[in-house]
This record gives sequence, C-alpha cells and structure tokens, in this order.
Amino acid sequence: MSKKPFYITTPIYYPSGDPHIGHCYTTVACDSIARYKRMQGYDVMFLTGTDEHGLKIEQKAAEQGISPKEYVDVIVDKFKKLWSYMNISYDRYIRTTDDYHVEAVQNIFKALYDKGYIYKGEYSGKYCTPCESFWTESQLDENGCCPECHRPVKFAKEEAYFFKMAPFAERIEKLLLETDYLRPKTRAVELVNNFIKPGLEDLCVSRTSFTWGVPVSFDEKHVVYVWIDALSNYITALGYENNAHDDYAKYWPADVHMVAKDIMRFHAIIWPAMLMALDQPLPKHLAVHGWITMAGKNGESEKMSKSLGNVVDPFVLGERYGQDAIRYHILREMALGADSLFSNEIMINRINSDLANGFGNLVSRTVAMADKYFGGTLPTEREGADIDEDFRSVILGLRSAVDGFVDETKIKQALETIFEGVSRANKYIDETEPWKLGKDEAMKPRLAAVLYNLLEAIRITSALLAPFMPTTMPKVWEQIGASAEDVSYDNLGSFGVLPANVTVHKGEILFPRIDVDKEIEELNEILRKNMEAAQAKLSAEEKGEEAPAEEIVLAPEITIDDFAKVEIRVAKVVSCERVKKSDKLLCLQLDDGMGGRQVVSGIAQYYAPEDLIGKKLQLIANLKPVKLRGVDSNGMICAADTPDGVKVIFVDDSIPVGSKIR
RNA sequence: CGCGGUGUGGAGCAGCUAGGUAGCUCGUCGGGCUCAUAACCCGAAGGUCGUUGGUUCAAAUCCAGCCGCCGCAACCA
Repeated sequence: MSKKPFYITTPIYYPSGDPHIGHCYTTVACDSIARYKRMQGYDVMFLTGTDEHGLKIEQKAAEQGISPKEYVDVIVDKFKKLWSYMNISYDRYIRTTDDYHVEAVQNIFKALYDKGYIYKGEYSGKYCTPCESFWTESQLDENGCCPECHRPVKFAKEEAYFFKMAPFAERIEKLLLETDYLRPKTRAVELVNNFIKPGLEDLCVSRTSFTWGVPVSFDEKHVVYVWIDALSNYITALGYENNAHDDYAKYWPADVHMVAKDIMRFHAIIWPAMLMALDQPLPKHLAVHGWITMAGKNGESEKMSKSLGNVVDPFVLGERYGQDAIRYHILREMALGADSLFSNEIMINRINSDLANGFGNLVSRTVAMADKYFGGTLPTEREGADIDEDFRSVILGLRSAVDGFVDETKIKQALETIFEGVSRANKYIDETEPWKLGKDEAMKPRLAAVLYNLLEAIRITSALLAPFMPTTMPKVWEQIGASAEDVSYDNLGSFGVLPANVTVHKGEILFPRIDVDKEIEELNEILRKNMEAAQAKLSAEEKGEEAPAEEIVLAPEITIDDFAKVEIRVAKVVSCERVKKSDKLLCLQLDDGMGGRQVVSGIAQYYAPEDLIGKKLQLIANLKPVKLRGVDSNGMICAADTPDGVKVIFVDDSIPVGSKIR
C-alpha cells in the first residue's frame, strides 16, 4: 500500500535581512506538523524557501556594491543555517532564482496571457523618479512621499500587464465563506468585505522599473510582479511547468499553506485566483497565524521589528536553553489568527513549568526510582491495581486527541493535550507512592508495575512530543530504554510495548530549570546591547547617507515663469478641527485676506487642532480644489518633511495675512 | 452611520454556535510528600463575566444601545 501524500509549505521568505525568530515561528510550526504526519506514515513533502526577486533586493545589493544574486546568496545561507540549527526537516528548499522556477514562472505567465487572463494595459499612479517605482496611495509614507526614499512622487503612466481578477470573485468569495480553506475563518468576512465586495481590481503583474526579477518571456522589458513569482513557488517546486521535479501529480493540491497574517491577503485571494485561472485544484487549507509581539516596557506589545533592535536572536536563545525549548515555547503560545506575546519572562516560565518541572522531572524521577529500587532493570513479576486503569486510559487517549488537533493545525492544543498526560503521570506517582512500596520487599511486584506504567506513559508522551521537540526526545528514549520501534506511531496506542525487563539509563537533565530573575537580567542586558548596537548602526547609516548618499535629487529645472504659477500667501488659522472618520486629516479654516477658505491637510498625527489655531502659515493659494474624505480642500499648507515627522512652516506674526510669498 | 474582532478572579486565556452550580494555566497563600531538576500532589483565597436596558422561571451565554481596546479598509494635494 502506498503512503498517502501530505504537502505542507511555509511562505518563501524575503531575504532582505537576517532571519529572526519571526521566521522561526511559521517554520517551526510547519516542521512539527510535517514530522507528525511523517510519524503517522504519510509521505510528506515539506517545502520552504526564499523569495529573492524584487526592487528592494536590487537596491540592498547596490548599496553594498554587489550583484543581487551575491547579496541573496549570503542571506540564504543564513536561513539555511538557522533551519539546520533549529532542526527543520524540510524536504525541499526553493529559491525563486533557481533556473527551473524562473522558467516555470515564465510559462505560467505566458499561459495566463494565452488564456486571456493577462492583458497589456497602462499603469498609472504615483511614481518616484529616483526609485523608478510606482506606489499606490496606501504605500506612500505619512507625508505622501515615496516610502523608500521619502522624496515627492508624481503622477505617471507606464505600460504594464494586468491580471483579471474579476472572473474569480464569486468563486473566491465562496471559497472563503463556505469552505474551511481559511483558518481561522473569522477573517473571511473581513477579506470579503474589504476586497471582494467593493470589486476586485485587476492586478498589475509586471514592472518595467527594475530588472531583478523574472523577465516576461514574450516582452523582455517587463519583469513579473514579485507576488506572481513568489506564489508560484508552491507548484513550481513540485515540477509544475518545469522538468526539475516530477512531484506535482503526487502532492498537489497542498494540504496546508501556513502564513502570517500580513500576507494572508495574497494567499487568500490572489493565489486562488491564479490557480483558478490555470485551472488547477486549490490548496486545502490556509492556516493564518498572528505575529510574535514583544512585551514592551509598559506591558504594551509591539511588533517585532528590526529597527527597534528588539529582535531576539534565535541562535542566542538556542544557545542558552536549547533549540527544543525555543521550539516548544513558540509552538505552545501559537494561536491561529491571534498574536502571541513573546517575552523573556513568559518563555522562561513556560520552560520551567512545563519542560523542567513537568516533563523533565517526570523522566528524571521515574528513571531514578527504577535505578534505585531495581538497579535499573525491572523484574518481570508484576502486580496490578485498580488505580492503574484510569491512568492508563488517560495516556492511551492522547494519541487520537493529538491527531485531531494536528489535523486542524491547532498546535497549541495538541501540546496542551500531551501535557495533560504528563501531569497525570506525575499525579500517578503520588497516588501509588512508590517510595513506600520500595521499603517493603513484598511490594516489589507492585512497585515494578508502577514503574513500568510510568515508563510506558513516558514512552507514549515523549513519542508524541518528538515531532515538536526532535532533539530532546531521542535522549528520553535512551534513558527509558525504548527502541525506535517502541516509539513508532503504531505502538502509541497500547501499553506493554517496552520489554518487561526493560533497563533504564540515567542520563543528563533534559531541561535544566532556569533561574528566572538572574536570567531575565542577563537577557535584558543582551537586548539592551543589541538595541544600542542597532541604534548606533542606524544613526551611522543615517549619517553615512546624509553626507555622501544625500544626493538630493532635484525635480526638473523650472523657469521663473513656472514658479510664478505657484501662488503662496500668508494665511492665519481661524479655526481647526479633525476630519471625522479620518486618522490623518485636519480641516483648517483660514483667513487668507480674501474672504477665508477651507483647507484639509494630512497632519493630524503631528498637530492637534489647538496647536494651529491663531498661527500664521504659508498657503498655496491657487491649487486646484479637491475633496478629501468628502471635505472640500481649497489649497495646501506648506510643511517640511523631517525625520521627526511633518513640521508646518509657521510665519512670523508680524507679516500680514494675504502677503504674497516669493 | 465603512468592515471585522475583542472586553471573564493579579497575569494570560477557555466557556458564548444549541441559555440553567463560572473553568484552565501561571502567580499568591496553606497543607502533604520526599522518588525527583527546592521539583511533585492536595486544598484555599481571589471574579457585580466592560456598561445600560430588554427577552426569559433562568443570561457570561440571546437581543438593542453605549463605552474601551485591536485589526483591516479609507484618508495624506
């Protein structure tokens, strides 16, 4: 009988910086599921990789004066090292720069074009000349400038290819609302309301503004949009539209794509649309998890961020507590959809209470007793008791419960379940009081039965835990004298698997208990140093950039006549209020010396209305009026973009309202 | 009136779909035990279940309004 296939993927990560614990989150979760399914006997394909194209990579490489490929090679190496360190058992690693992937993406793009789902059109939008890139309104920074270089953008058009999304809207809506594709499903409504109901816009799927990407095979000046490139990895890695692999028929459709919530949209909408357009089956599940957030100073959480310098280095943590402890903590806190709080304290407490006190200590005390009372080898004469029954049934119930949770991608619950078994075992020791039995020679058969039951419970719980903590569990098996066969999946459904005369081997402490206060102090010290280093680096970078790299690119030269077209006048703020239902807009009533006017400005994050009232400022007086969030705006006030935000240019109070500025 | 989520003992959460003694983990306190990594086991304290009103014999659970927090979308002339 051939094994059933199981295909699980992480996203392919964007190697614009070093991997951190956020990357570990998804990857460790997928690894655990992959290992569990392998244990169950599935033929597992576990895919991860890196998404190596795009403008940002091109720029990063340019900064360092190396080619994009050289740049990503270095970082990809770091990813692979981390995965190896964290014991990630991926079966295949795809790089979007792999030749076969590039070729396949070209074929996919061509196929979509031939089917009429991709057409050539014109892209128009905000364009940043120095960066040679288009940005959508929402990508622009808080000043309405380029998010990359923070210089002003202008309206421009370029030729581009588009992917028709509309034909798939209805099917996607059904997929999200009526199937269990999306996990957790609570987010489906949000997606449908925000993206599908307003009408799916055609997606711009090619760029001519940079070259680091997959060229469109039939129109070489275009490169394929990174998301089309990236999402395709899930099938190209199996050999779809290429000859490097031949696993597509076997593994597709994927059983689980796991992603973090920030890229849910692409996987929930664009990816299904692509597959529908290609006439391919859809993946079975999209498991969306939250972010690891750092517990901040005031108990507030902040997203992990490199610029904040609060990224916890997985290598450092692994060094201190062991990879499995890190894996355990990540998995144990993971909830689908919700963010999970990460702090040194939470992690250490978790390691102590579950791993050291709970599981580790259970192994330790059991093995120690077998050693002490029987010299390590149990006698075969046994005496059971009623009390054993409940214990045994709890332990034997674990496997099917865990199976269920793993299938639902509920890793946290799976682990909780196993640890209920661990607790039950610790309780069993108290119920049976083996230390008393040990004092009475006549009770030796009873004692042997108790210890044997405990070893069996450890065998079963440790085997169930092995997919989650693959490094430590084999050490447990060593200690309880279990063979590889003893801990196979099939043997987790019954007691009596270990040999009756099993011999234990007392070993090292599995999870040493951690001194919380001392450890937190040390970790905070490390964190503080990291922060300082990050800050120093940041300011050094800024300085470096501001001096030579500060090549301020000026807009094209204009004549004095051009300038004369702009009419700047002094105006006084009469009143000011926030535009309701808006985060960024203030509505100003100005005395402009011409009867007054209303101007809307996007500075609500920097100024409170009362900060402005009574002040004089510069007004672009002849700007074409527009409506912003339904409010008329007749002009624009002058403000400077600074690293600390937007600063309005106030005018000396002695200058009369209405004065022309030139 | 953009959309959605959420508000439960000190902390983090479950319970809410199918109303009926408020539960789990950690922490705190008391007790027990000594095989064990000062670990383990038992017990206790601690909650007007955001708020107001409604339905009901009965509401954390259903309905309506309000408040707070979070996310998404919009908004930056």
